Amino acid sequence: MVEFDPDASIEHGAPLPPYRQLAGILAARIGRGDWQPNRSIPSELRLVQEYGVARATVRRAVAVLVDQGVLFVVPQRGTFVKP
Amino acid sequence: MVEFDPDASIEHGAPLPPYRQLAGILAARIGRGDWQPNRSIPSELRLVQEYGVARATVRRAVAVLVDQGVLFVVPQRGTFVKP
DNA sequence: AGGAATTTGTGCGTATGTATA
DNA sequence: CTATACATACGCACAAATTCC
Repeated sequence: MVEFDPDASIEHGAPLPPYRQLAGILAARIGRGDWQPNRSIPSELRLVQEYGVARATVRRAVAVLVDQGVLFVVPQRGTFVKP
Repeated sequence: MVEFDPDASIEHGAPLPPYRQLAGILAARIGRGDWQPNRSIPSELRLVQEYGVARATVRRAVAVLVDQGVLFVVPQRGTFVKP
């Protein structure tokens, strides 16, 4: 397990690819309480703007957290923090 | 011309590279009628999953068939079987 | 009622870096 | 050195459903 700084930014060229960095950062922010259970995290577009990555990268990071049971997605509504 | 089994899977390390195997398999499936003229074949991502190869490999195989006049691509819409 | 905005789903186009035969 | 393959990333466009005004 790698510790992530919830305030970190994405570093291109780092050993860990951006999508994994973002997944770690988002997980850290959830752990810190930035977004409460059953509440939505920012939209993909917002995360694209905030972290300066492509939408595909955001979606990949989200997919990782969905796979880990941290988030769940509701089409056309948003991505939420699992209770 | 080499005959291909439409139900074959990709074999790494075979004399023919994966992208050529896939091109042959897809051509065989088209010939068998899996996909009708003017209908789209599965997306690149689906083929990636189905055949266990990289997207670049799928794109190469498709490029071969486009070059042969078997398929045509409509940007942002899909890849279709030529009438 | 209705149309614009929002948000996720899905396609292809393209480029870069790494690894291997 | 070249061809092949894979992983990753960014961009752009359109669809479908929901939400907002």
